[in-house]
Amino acid sequence: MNKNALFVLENPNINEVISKLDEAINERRTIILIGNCWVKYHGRASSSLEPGERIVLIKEDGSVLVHRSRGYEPVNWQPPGCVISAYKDGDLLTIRAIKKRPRESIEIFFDRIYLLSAVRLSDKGEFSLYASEEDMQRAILARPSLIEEGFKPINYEKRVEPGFIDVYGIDGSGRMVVIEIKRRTAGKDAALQLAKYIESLRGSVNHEIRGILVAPQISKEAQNLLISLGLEFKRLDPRKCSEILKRTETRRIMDFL
Amino acid sequence: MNKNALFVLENPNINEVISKLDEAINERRTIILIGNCWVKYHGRASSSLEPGERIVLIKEDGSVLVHRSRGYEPVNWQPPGCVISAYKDGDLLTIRAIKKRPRESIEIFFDRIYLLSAVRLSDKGEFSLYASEEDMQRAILARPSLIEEGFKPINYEKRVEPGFIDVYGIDGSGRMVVIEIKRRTAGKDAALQLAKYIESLRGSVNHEIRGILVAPQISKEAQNLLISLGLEFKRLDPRKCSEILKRTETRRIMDFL
DNA sequence: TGCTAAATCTCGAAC
DNA sequence: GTTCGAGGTTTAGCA
Repeated sequence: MNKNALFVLENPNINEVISKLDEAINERRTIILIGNCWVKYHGRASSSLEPGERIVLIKEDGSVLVHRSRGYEPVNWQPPGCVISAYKDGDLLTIRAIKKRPRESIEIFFDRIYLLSAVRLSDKGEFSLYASEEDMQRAILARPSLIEEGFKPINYEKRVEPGFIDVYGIDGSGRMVVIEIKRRTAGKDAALQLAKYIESLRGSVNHEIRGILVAPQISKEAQNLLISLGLEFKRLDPRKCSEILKRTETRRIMDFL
Repeated sequence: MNKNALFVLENPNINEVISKLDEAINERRTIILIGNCWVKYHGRASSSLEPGERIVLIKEDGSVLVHRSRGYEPVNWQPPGCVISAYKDGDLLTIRAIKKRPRESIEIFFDRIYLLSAVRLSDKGEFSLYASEEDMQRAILARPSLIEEGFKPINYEKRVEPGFIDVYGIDGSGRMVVIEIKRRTAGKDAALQLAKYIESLRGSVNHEIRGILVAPQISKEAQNLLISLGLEFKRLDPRKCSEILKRTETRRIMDFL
């Protein structure tokens, strides 16, 4: 980080804040504000937040987050792509973030500011996620026996009318198999989703179709629903899939060398 | 805010950070860290984030957020209820947040710290959301003619097998009416949801049942689906509902006085 | 652009 | 505790 990349003002007066905040917004820096504020939002819904001490984050891309002292979620926010403006209104600092499409606006009013900080963050680090549903799909394609011996995948992410089939193929007896993957406990929605795909396929395919719901677990209700729909469940752990992929990739690298 | 409620350290050395961070964690303050860090996460999934400059928030309730310079969502996080610890490991600051049930952990490694701030936020302000789906439901119950003249609600949030019916009642001709509310453009899922409820009721009710999908808009596909299912659509603006509720409440207060 | 489904979804309520 | 559905969901992928 360069020198001058971080700027901090403790217990500033409002004029200092306005001047520095304006500069930071124009330079598209990431801004942190701590102070006593209240918030109004209008857009997809409307909301109002009474006064209290909070942390406000304004990011380079024009997103805004108002965080309370508890909870994962911001109490108010604005998605990326906003036009941000800050101005003085009497003794108040007002911050406005406006977005079109959908049209929505947030207004934050500060009567006391304890901290203003602006910083230019340099961040090229890559983020990788493992053991996702996509990993499960790739593991099944790489090792179809995870479903059952004799299973042969034909295609994946196939478009049918209600949506996309995760994986489909044929079993050892030549019957068509449709697979729906969930990376967590499968609920009724998952069973219904699978049923919809099969229902849609029965219109165009003349053969018998098996439907298999693949997940680490299944809820009791979903289990019953699955049985009554004539569908099957196959337990599969996402972490196991992740490991299989790692081994598969290692083997490919070793084959290559 | 009391004096001493805000603590700020600019470009601190790691020993200062450790000492103050530990204190702030023990006192359950809200903590902001800016610096160069990398992150590992294991739990419901796994992830790794390469080094870069980010903002880390640690809240009173033991939630942790790692924010990059862009985007609404934190790149890594930990939900409320974590045990937080911070310690020195060579020249690195390591922060660990561990949660049981589900078991998950996040580790953040800092090699440079530009800012450490700890604050005790006093925040009793109430948050109110308007023009929500709940508002639409309450408005329909308060003024059933929003659906059509002669409509009489009987119950709401009624449990039937597939889920909860938003509102049901009878129309001017005594026919049963089932209402599904959406606060935004209704898609195919909404139409199917309504169909499921009616299907389920046909098993136990012997009368004719009308199904009405209530929303500010409907997608073309959902419109076609609705027609083919013999169901109806009624346009209703959530903002109008919100205003009706405001007026109804005002009248109630005036009646009371 | 619009739609479809996943997400370390989060959050809250009901059973 | 589990399950289920809503959310200003957000985000990514694809027609």
